[in-house]
Amino acid sequence: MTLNKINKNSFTPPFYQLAKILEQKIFSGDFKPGDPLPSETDLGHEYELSRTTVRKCLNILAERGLINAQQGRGTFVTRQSLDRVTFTMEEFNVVMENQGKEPGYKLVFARFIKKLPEFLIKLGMTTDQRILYYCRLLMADNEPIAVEHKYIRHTVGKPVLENELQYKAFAEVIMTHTNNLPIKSRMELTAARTEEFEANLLKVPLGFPVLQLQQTLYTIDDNSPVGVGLFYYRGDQYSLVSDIQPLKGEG
Amino acid sequence: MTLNKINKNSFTPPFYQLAKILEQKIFSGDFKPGDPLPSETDLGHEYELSRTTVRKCLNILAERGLINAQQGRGTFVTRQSLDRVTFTMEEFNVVMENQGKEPGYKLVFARFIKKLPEFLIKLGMTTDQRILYYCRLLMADNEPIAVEHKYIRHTVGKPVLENELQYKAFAEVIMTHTNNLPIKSRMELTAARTEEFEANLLKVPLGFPVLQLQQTLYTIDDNSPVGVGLFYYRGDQYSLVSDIQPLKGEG
DNA sequence: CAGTGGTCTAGACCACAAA
DNA sequence: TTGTGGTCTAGACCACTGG
Repeated sequence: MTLNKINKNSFTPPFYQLAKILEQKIFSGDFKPGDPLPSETDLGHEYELSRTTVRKCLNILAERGLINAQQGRGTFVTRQSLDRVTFTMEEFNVVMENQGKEPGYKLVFARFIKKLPEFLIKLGMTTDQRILYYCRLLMADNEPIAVEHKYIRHTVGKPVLENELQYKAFAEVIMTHTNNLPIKSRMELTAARTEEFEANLLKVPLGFPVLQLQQTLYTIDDNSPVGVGLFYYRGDQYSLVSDIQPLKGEG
Repeated sequence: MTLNKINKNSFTPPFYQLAKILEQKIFSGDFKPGDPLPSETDLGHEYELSRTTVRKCLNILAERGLINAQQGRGTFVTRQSLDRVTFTMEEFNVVMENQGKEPGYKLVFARFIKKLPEFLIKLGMTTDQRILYYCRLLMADNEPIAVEHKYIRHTVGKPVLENELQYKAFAEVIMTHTNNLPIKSRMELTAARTEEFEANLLKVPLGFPVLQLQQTLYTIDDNSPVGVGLFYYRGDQYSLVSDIQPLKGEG
């Protein structure tokens, strides 16, 4: 029996209204974890919507992890879990903008190196080309937030401009100096503590907790990375946040 | 002019084929950052697909951050950025399964408390009800990985079972003891270091770097959390990984 | 086999942006 | 006013699951 009906004259589109109705039925226990939802065709009949619209709505719920569709079997309510979470790390200037702070960039040094640090060799980086190594400090309202170490296989003879290294995104710098747009990326986030070098730049004691982010960039058909970044974020100044909430709007 | 055509007899569906074609044109520079894509109607004509199918394909590229659609204006290639990244934290048992390790759970203690730690008060937790506080140790192949502290507003007079606290997901435990299914969640991830208590349980030195995850769970229409979790993961054993790759398959 | 979700079509109306 | 993306429809065929 349908208690909630779709208002086709509402500003909120039908597929969204239905998503909220179904979400509500899941939260309230009308549909319990493991239960199958009515078939897409049945839902279409029940709420007087086309199957296409029903599917769009189900996609939303599936993306949010509330339901899970299985071809040939049906669509089932997912076992409740708020322990699964996704964090999004925006670019630094976006984060600063959101926090209303003034981003600052300081190039600490830039040099070519021949001998690679151990962790770069493990990542498959080779020294058949010169390696450009530079280090940057990120600040928020002049407070140091993060130290970045970046390594690039420098295959093009272009001059290295301080300004460029200071302000440009990593992928752009790589593009400039290798003529290759990196299209594969691997990021690994973990916890570490400051060595002396980072501690000084970040103005924190030795051994201070930091988020350590390692970025490895590849071009297609290439097992050797074109660029590697190693970033340290002050644990007391930088964190990742994720919110899970019911669908918004008048229901 | 169309060089790539859609093979409607292929096992890979047309919308996916088109997604790969467009992705490739973006990577190769045929479509540059800022450029508008052809309109959905035009793409449909060009590749002999319905607009619905074109849209499904564009949705994929939009989700992956390659393009961005603006109503009334067009669809534009996004400025290239591999610095934006999302990390997914799965439930502990899922992570263990993926790593082929045996998850272990040990209940360290469970007790009712009256005096709340400062950080819980800041989160809006109140003591109008009894607070159930328990601590759990997570292990992988008997190696300690994480320490969890969990606080629940215990509104129902149900008995507290050790087994339940040891194995059940946080949301389930809350469900049992408050009769409320938490549906809002806030997670915050940052870096910290071990205090004495955590160091002993994790078998690491004092001040060892750890990922600190704070989880706050709410029911609807409730500004006071029903449950708060504070988790510490060994930085040397636990990390978050994210991969960004081109679309797969023969294309 | 019947029922399910996955994909596709051709056409329609709307909201919005820009000229 | 024109062209764009956003939404919706009614119908079709397919692949998969399970009896």
